[in-house]
Formats: sequence, C-alpha cells, structure tokens
Amino acid sequence: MTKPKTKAAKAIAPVQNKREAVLGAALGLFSRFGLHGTSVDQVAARAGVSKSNLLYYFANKEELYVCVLRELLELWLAPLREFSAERDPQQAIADYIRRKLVVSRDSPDASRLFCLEMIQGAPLLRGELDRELRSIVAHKAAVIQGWIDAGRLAPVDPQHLIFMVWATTQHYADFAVQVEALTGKTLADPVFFEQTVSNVQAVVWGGVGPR
Amino acid sequence: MTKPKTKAAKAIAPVQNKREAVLGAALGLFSRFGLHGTSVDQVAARAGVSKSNLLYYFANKEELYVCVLRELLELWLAPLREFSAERDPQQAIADYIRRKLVVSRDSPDASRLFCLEMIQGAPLLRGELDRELRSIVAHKAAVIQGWIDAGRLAPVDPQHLIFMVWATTQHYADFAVQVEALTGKTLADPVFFEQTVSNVQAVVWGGVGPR
DNA sequence: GTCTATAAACAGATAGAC
DNA sequence: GTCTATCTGTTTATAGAC
Repeated sequence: MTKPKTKAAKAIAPVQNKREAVLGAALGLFSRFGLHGTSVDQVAARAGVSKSNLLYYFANKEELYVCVLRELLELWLAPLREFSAERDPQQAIADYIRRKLVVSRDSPDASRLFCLEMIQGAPLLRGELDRELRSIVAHKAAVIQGWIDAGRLAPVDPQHLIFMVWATTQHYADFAVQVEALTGKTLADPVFFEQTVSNVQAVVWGGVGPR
Repeated sequence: MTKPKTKAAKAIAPVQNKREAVLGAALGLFSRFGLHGTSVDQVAARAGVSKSNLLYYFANKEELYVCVLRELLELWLAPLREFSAERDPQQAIADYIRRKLVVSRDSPDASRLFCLEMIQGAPLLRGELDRELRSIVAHKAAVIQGWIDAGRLAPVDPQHLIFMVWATTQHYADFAVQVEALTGKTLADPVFFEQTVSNVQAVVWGGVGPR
C-alpha cells in the first residue's frame, strides 16, 4: 500500500504485459480456428514467448481459453448495459445499433469467438448466460415493453427485437468474409460503416417505430 | 445399362447408404466442434462404421469435410433461388424469410457449419462465394432495385436488406443456445416458430415497405 | 521466471489378412 | 469391402537445469 509504486511496477508490469500479450494472441487465433484448431505453440509464437513460458502463466490450454472468454463477455455486454429507459426510444435504439456495430468493427475477433462459442453450445458460458445475461435482458425487455405500452413503439415482441439487433450487427463481423466477397467492402471503410449504420437503423426503426 | 437393376442395386445401395450415414454423422459433429474438434473415430462411431472403413470411402478427413460442405451449399442457396421478381415484393420477402427460418428449424446443423466456415474465413467455400453466390446475389439485388425504382419499396440498399434477412433468420439456428437460454423456446416449438416468422416479417417489411 | 529436453497421449493414415 | 494391427507425426504437459 505505502510501498513505492515504482518498485511494484518494475516487478508486476512485465508479468501483466506478458499475460495480456498471450491473451491477445489467443483471442486472435481461437476466434479464427477454435480451441482445437489452435495449438499453444502457435499462441506462444504470436505472443512472442516460448511455449513452456506460456504454460507458466496459464496452467493449461483450457484455462487460457476460459480467461479469453471471460474478458470477452464484458466487452460483449457493455453496449447492452448502456441501453437506457430514460431516453427517447428512437435515440436509444439507434445508439445501441451504432455501439454494437462499433464493436463489430473494432473487435471482430471478440465477436467471432463469441459466435464460435454459441455454435458449440456455449459449454463454458452457459452459466453466465442463464444468470447474468438473462437478468439484464429481462430488464431491457421490460424497458421496451414500457415504450410499447406508452404507444411509443409498435407492438413487437421485445425479445425478438433484441435478437434482431444482435443478429444484424454481429453479422458484419462474423460473416465479414461473405460481406466482403459480395460488396468488396468491410466496416473498416468509413463510408461503408456509416452506410451500414444508417441502413440497419432505418430498417429496424421503420419496423418498430409507432405506426 | 441393360443389366438387371436389381443386381446393381444390391451392390450399390449399401455403399450409398454408408456414405450418407457417414456424411450425416460428419455434419452433426463438424457443425458442433469444427473440423479440428472432431476425430474421424467419432464420426465413424456415430455413423456405425469402423474408422478404417470410413477411410475406405473417404480418402482422408479433409475430403470428407469438403463433401459435407458441398451438400451444404446447395441447401443454403435453395431459398435464395426461389426468390422471384415476378411476385409481389411483400409476398416474395415474406416467403423468403419463412423459407430461411424453415431451414434454421429443420437443418440447424447445416446452418451452424456454414457459419463456422464463414467465421474461419471460408477457406474452402471462398471460390464458390466469389463465383456462384456473387452472381446470384447480384441478380436478386437487381430485382429489389427494380421494386425500389417502381416505388414499391423504400429506398434501402438491396445488399444490406439481403444481409439483414440472412442475419436475422440464421441467428435462430446459430445462436439457438442463447435464444433458448433467454426465451426457454426453440424453433421446434410450433407456436414460437410462427411467432418468430411473424416478428421478423413484420419488422423487415415495416422497415422496407413503401413509405 | 525462463529455458531445454522429454514423457505421455492422441489422431490421422496405411499395410495387409480375410 | 471390412477388419486388426501398427506406423508416424503432432500436441499437450511436465521435469528439472539455470
């Protein structure tokens, strides 16, 4: 506590940096090739450490995988937490769509790994899904239902609306190869990014705005 | 040619059956655990054949994987081929959404494997994507553009519209675990299925129908 | 904390009998 | 066509020196 921070920093900072380098490398590889398609050797090489050194920081491959997933879930949930009832429905939905598309643009690896995990039945996230996600989604669905009851939104099922926003925004990260094969563009292109934001916002709002 | 068919059938039918059993087992496992997460031993066991027998029918694991993908692509493309310009836009879009959701309900394995392949950069489907899918999508996008020009559809980008339908319909297969964790339902439930069809159709049409 | 060497397990593929 | 046995390479994980 009262120790000089410089000394602690000297000892701890490199450790943190290595852990983070490994976690970053692991995210990149796991998200492309999955847990079984990636060897610890590859992760170590990309992170710039030796394999045995990596296994000093993470007891085994699965533990590393779980650590990557944990970081992921927070990033994935953040935009949903921002979704607020105090706001104008159209603004709130438009902002949420934009935020999710920013994640798809800036963290496509995270989006893909999340998708991979879901496809496999989320063996490691199932607990979190049932607890944390379930309660937060129930809360946000109630907000949406409030808007519907107040006549500020068409009577759509709140859960399906949430699914639609998730699906349409993540699609641009998870199916980026397909999107690029067909349009020649990626979200990294600023013009294409804004065009995507507008289109998704327009369709969703057109579909759920008050009749 | 002129040989009695019964003899040929006796010799060939079992071979076809075995091949198909293996392909079916492979689809189920590859779609959950990916190419590297599945061993040929597991596929053989599920198909009810021995490992070496499987390798008599398929030279190696990759060849089996490619065979599975080829069958897949046709199933995935079929609903898009049905999408026709001669029809009423609202009917054509509603039918397409329903057809895609039927695939998500009846062939979730195929949908998931397709998604897996996309996430990994579609190393084996890239060629098909650039050729076949590209041309068929261009054709359908032209149909949609025709409707827009005729004032029968709001001026949305046809490609983004297609992406939205793909994303929202496949979501119910690829993220089935999440959907089930949050709603307690799957598309196998007839009531939930119809509710999903209506909601997706309503939002999409609300978003793109003429203003 | 980091390295080299190696143990132990597994999976893909082949050889050859039947 | 189908089986058993086996070879081969890869990969995870550990032991132990520095």
